[in-house]
Amino acid sequence: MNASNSSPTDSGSGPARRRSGTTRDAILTAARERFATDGYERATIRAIAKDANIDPSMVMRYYGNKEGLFAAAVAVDLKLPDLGDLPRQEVGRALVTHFLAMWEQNEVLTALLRVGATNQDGAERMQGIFREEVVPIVVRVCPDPEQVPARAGLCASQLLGLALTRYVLRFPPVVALAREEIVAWLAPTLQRYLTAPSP
Amino acid sequence: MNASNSSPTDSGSGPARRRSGTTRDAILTAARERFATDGYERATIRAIAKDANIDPSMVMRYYGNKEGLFAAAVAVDLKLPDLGDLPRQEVGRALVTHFLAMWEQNEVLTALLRVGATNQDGAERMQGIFREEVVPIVVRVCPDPEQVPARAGLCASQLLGLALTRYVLRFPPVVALAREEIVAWLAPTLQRYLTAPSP
DNA sequence: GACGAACGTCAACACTTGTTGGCCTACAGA
DNA sequence: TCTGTAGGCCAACAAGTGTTGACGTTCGTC
Repeated sequence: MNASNSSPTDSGSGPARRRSGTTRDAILTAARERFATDGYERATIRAIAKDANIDPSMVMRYYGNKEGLFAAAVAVDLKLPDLGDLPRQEVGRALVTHFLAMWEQNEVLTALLRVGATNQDGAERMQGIFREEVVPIVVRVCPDPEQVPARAGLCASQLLGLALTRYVLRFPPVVALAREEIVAWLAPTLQRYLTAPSP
Repeated sequence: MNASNSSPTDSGSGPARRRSGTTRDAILTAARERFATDGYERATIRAIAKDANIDPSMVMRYYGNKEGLFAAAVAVDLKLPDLGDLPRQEVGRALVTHFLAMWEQNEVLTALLRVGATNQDGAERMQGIFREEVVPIVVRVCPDPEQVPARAGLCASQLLGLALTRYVLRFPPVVALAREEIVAWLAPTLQRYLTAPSP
């Protein structure tokens, strides 16, 4: 179905089109918000459409179906910066800092985590991000390739655990922590997972 | 399976009831399984009833409504043992060990985490467990009452992050870790969150 | 044996969901 | 000017949801 193509890349160029990208972006923004707060199932297309002030059928025309909408809403790469030139002992701190900035920048990652908890596709997407963003960093710091997956997994467990308790479950003490406090506490943990000799 | 009359499980009043607890327990078991794998919304009462080989209306009769069923399915206290008599330096290790045993014992906690990610009630229940099980342990180890919530929150972030990546998102490297490896890696982290001077 | 209560089933209700097709409107190019 | 195309809305569909009530069936107790 669909394959209606329309314009593939009209998000930025729209030479003489009608005013279209506006509502497309409105839909995406509303979708991200709903997915982030409600998860996949409870974020209904009707609610998203109402938030974007358009008809539910427009969502279908633009994004095919709900899965397509979700895929478009979370299609974003977090672009971790190149940490290759940092001293090895500072990678842990840089990782936490950037991770926090990413999560507080927009709601895409919260949506992704919330959906990943109940949706297989979401979980696999999360795995993909982990593999393409976290693992490469670990590779640079850890000389033994055999230990890379485990160390990366440990880092992910602490980072995602923080995101879970702070942005999803909203444990008050974790929400109350200042960003610098989080960095101060978590940086040594990650540094150890990255570079300490395997216990 | 007659169980004769000695089943004290039927929650209270009827001393000489009919054989009822059987299906009640079957429903609860099926519900835990479904909630753990599908989350709250996608775990339908019809599917749970089919798993338990009974009619959906029985679920309603026994547990009132879906919320009641969920509450009953996750109504379990994890009974962390008394760690008060342990040396302070070993509390971290004991915490991780027991946490792992709890999660692998049954699916209640996985269900709770999965639901908590998208359901407000589930999230609050998770907070309750955290407050009643984790915080008391931290209180015994940390002398400064003002630091207790933050330290407990940090512990929860690492522990729940491990559960998330291992039992919910199922990151392959984290799933592959042996239990002793997890203990070896996480125990120092928790120990530091518990007793190290605040950074 | 008779009675009543608990166990269990069936069919249906009211509602929400994702999804679809038809219709109207506005603008660009001829 | 006319026309085609895209933007947009409306009403409706089929499927699935939680939930309810009526009806039959079994068993303990009198």
